[in-house]
Amino acid sequence: MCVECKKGKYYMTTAIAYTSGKPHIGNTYEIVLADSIARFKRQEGYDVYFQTGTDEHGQKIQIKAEEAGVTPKEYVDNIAGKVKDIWDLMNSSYDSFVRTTDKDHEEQVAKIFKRLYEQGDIYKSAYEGLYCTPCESFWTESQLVDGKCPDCGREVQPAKEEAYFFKMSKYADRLIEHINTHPDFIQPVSRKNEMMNNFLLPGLQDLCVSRTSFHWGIPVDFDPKHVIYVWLDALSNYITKIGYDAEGNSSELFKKNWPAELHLIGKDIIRFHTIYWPIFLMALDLPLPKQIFGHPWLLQGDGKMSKSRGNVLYADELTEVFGVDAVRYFLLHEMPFDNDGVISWELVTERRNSDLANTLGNLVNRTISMSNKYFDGKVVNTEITEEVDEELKKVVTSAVEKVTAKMNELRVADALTEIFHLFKRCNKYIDETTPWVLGKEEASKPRLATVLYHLVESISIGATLLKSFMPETSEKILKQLNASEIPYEELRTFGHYSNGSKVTAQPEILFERMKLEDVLAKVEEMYPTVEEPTEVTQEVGIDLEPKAEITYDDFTKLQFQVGEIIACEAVAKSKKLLCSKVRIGSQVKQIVSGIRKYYSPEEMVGKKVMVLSNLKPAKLAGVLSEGMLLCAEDENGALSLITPEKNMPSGAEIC
RNA sequence: CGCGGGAUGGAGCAGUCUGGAAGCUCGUCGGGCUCAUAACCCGAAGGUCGCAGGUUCAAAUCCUGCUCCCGCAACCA
Repeated sequence: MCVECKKGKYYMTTAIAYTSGKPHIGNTYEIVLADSIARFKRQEGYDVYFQTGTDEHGQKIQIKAEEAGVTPKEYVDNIAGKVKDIWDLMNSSYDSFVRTTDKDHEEQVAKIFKRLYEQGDIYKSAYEGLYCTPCESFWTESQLVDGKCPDCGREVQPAKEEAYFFKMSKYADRLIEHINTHPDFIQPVSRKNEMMNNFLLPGLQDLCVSRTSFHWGIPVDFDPKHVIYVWLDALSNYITKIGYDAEGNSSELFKKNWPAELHLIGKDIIRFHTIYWPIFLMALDLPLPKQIFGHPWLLQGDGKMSKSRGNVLYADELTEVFGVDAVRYFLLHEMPFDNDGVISWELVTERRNSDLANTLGNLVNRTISMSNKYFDGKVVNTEITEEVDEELKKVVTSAVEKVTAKMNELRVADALTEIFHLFKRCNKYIDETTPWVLGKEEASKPRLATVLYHLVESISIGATLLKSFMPETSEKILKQLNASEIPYEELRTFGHYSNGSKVTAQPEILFERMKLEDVLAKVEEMYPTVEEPTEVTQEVGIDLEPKAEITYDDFTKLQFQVGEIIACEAVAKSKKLLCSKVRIGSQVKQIVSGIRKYYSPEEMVGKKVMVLSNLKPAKLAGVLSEGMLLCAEDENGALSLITPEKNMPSGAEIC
């Protein structure tokens, strides 16, 4: 690409993925979306710098690591590796992968914190609340239940915990002004009002930016019992990793790239990116990013077919079945602009067959086949044109404009649709010109040559446009046609294909048609969990991960009794909980259980059930629960209460 | 009254901000064609735009109320 037609720099980022678990297909969507934008901008001639990465601090990770019996660092190293593997698998062309445990990032965040503290934006105060000592938790007045700890029901005492706060309110007016004068700042626009009405206009609260209750984080260097709390740490990655220095020695990379042109994020974290992040930047006296785009979510299908196979789809499993570019295509095409999208094995199969195998793959295949059949692969423009050619050319040469317009609005799905409109037009052109008829007569062969030249040229332009979205496929098509990628600036003209070049003698099928049943069979293989028995065949049991052996003493610590449910009602604040009054001998206990999906309150009453009666009481959704109703759970999570097989008095011991 | 999103032909969606002849892709059915991956091209059927009110000459679109779904949060003792 020519150097002089560069259009300037383009710094874009994705949100950094939280390393609490392996990213599923919904998380993967963002990187693919970002990648297609980055690639397209590069193709247009922008000097793109594309950063992604992982967010690796916080209490949740500390806990997960403890559960897994590893250090937090070991835990995040593992997950960050998986994130990177999937990003690479999806062919993401990021320039930089930041981890918030990177040393340079950690050092800068500590410096930023210190600077903001020294200039008075961060102040030490106390988190005031009501403290429950056994639970080690703070509660607000409104969270209390009957004036007691909502977790354990015990007394709470007023207490303070030291914490650092950021003075959000100081910058709020400036931010409101900025948002109002920069209509593109928050995209899609519908989110703007949400932010304004819910947070900015009612008045911003100061943000707590440190914690002392856990330690897996960046310590505050002048007060090391505090760690810097999530957002100041995570958001800063956008500047730290490109070389920002809070003491004024920022790198050339930073000076060149900041402010970012685009932060691409999920719609759930818009608030942090459009309010806290800009305010942090104002405090650091840095310019604000040009645009923050909150994309919608990709949701699983209704689970009709995959309930028993686990509900979560992962990129590596999808690509194994469909191939990387087909998955990229689906994600990019199916995801609407400001609504959530749906993914399922059926939908991907359908899309892949109709668009990739039929429209695109078949087009390439039939074009190459005809070139071989009639001209031994040689593609020559004899310039014998007809009226019909004009419309084809018009569609093909105007495509780049349309695609670019859509991409400028970040309407990636629509951009792809434009490209496929081009391919569909080619298929139609074949029907209009009927090459197989032209091929019968020697006299019409020259015309046929031009028809095929037009097709090869059109497909080359289409394939070049496809490059950002399906890089491998684009390359394969061009290679089979023996065409070279056309520079972006020349995509609006026709006739780049080198006259007399030969297409490949043996076209490779780009996308084999797939039968849904074959796909589902593969899925079945991948998820060895057995389907629910289709008929009354022999029942297939469930194998559990064995737990550690316990002693008889351990067992006797558990007090199991028969309880009779004498009353039951739904817990108002919850969708899953039922609250039952259970008579156990002479006493009545209140027990909350997450079984509302499987039992109605009415049918509960009168049942004799198995109760773990010496469990420490706890609050669920604000309701006290003094024990546990025991259930069997199948592989779908369906529950069945355990009841005595013969009638037994309530309170009877189960031993 | 936790936060937010959705309801448009069989499926997935656009259109809703800025009212003015209901659109796209897939599927189905009929036809055409045979270069090609049972593909491609043409045509057709199929929707009271969740329900009920209201505003308007005109409502999928604006207003009010309701129902049902979904995600997040909380929690599934």
